[in-house]
Amino acid sequence: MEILTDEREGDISISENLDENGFPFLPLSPESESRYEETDGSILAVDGSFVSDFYGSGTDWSCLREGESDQKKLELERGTDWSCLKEGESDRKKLVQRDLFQMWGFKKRGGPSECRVSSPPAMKREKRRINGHDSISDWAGRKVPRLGKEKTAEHCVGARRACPFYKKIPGTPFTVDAFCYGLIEGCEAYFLSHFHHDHYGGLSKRWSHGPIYCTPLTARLVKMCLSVNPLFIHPLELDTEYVVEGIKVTMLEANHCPGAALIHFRLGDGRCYLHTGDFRACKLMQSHPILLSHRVNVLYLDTTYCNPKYRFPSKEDVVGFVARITKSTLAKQPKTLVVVGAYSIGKEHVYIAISKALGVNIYTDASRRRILQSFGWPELSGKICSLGQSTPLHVLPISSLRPESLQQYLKKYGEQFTAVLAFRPTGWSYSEAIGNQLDLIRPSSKGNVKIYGVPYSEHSSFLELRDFVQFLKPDKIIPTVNVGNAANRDKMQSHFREWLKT
DNA sequence: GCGATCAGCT
DNA sequence: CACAGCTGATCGC
Repeated sequence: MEILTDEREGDISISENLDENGFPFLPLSPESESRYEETDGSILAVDGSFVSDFYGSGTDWSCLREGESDQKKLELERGTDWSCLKEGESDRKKLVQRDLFQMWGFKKRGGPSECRVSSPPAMKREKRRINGHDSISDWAGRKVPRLGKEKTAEHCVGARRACPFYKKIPGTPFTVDAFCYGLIEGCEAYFLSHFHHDHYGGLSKRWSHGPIYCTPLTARLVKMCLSVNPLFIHPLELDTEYVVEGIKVTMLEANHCPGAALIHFRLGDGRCYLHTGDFRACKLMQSHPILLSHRVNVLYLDTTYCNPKYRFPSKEDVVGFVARITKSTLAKQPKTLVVVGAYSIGKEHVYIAISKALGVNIYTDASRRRILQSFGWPELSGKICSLGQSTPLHVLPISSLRPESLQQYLKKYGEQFTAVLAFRPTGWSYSEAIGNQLDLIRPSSKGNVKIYGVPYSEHSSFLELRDFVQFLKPDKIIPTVNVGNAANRDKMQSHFREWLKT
């Protein structure tokens, strides 16, 4: 209890109940609903809030990892030249006899010597401090942003903060999607779940903090788009068990964007952790051999839509709907330009389906063509073309799916196209009234531009999350999204308890 | 001039 | 709201 009491000293909170590590405070006030007891150094919770579930893990987390002998550091089953890793190895410390709090970067604030700040620009720091008596500072005087939402942490606003606890895998020298915290003490392998900016943020050609593990497709994108030194990148094939730093690791298809993986860790003592990265749970996952043969003890869960109001159709249904609308629109108005909005990667199956339904190619700009070609998907590569005039199906950045921008875009093609039919595929296109009934979706129209928001989600719906969790029956769930708000955390935790009731 | 970071915005 | 970014300003090299 002492450690946690110390943590509350000073004005260091960055959110009502999370410290700057994204770690929940213990409520200590008398009116607090939670109660805690200390038993042989571990903290046990008596009630059922997020914090209590969180601290009261019921597992002895101390003594997480023995000091390593001089045994081979990397024992991947697949042949790779690891010699590059020797460089800078002296920087990497081994994890020896640490408790859970240390493991997760939760340490007593002892002063600058304990702060792993890689020389933040002093002037910037000063500048940010100027405007705000109400601004919140950490012990070093840096203004630390409020963690209103997970996104803030993912985007590493106020970078060089300590890595949040939920990005570290206890009992291993691993982190997941933690590239924007500089060198993380004790981390000997940095896992990347998928190639979206809010997860790879911090990776650049100057990356030198340690080896990066990801799927082969993600590896290609990291090299191609971010120019990361290939010597740091270690692709792991899906559905193949590797041994990394003595831990068994398997990448599973995440049903998110191309290359996205669930990461399964199997420790020497038999404990299993599953980190979902971002994913859309589906029945197929429940037949994966590794999930059937080894029960997951701790689940790091993508809780983006962990709220019963999020009910959206399957991707297949949405794709079918989009194809139907497209066909009927083109039958009535043959000179229609069909536009699909997309971020860097993801949502490919929406335009692949339209391409199939209409029997047309897919046009997009050179930078996206390069990325899509790198997937190595024959059914996609063969359909991509570099001339807008040659096909009525175009893929544009989702940010340009506004009526004015699309009218401008249409003008470029003169008489060839006279109207635009656009689709904005996102989970946020759900509506409580519409729910699963796609036929109720109405487009927004302005002049000759029609835009459909379609609930094509690459994250699990509430019921998909429930089904997945009830299949896994983990001992413990650590949400990784929407954790910046105490009310959200408690709500999610109460869903988890409901789902896992015996 | 280039790349990285950050506030603000959708 | 915020999926997963983008834009523009600023700073260091």
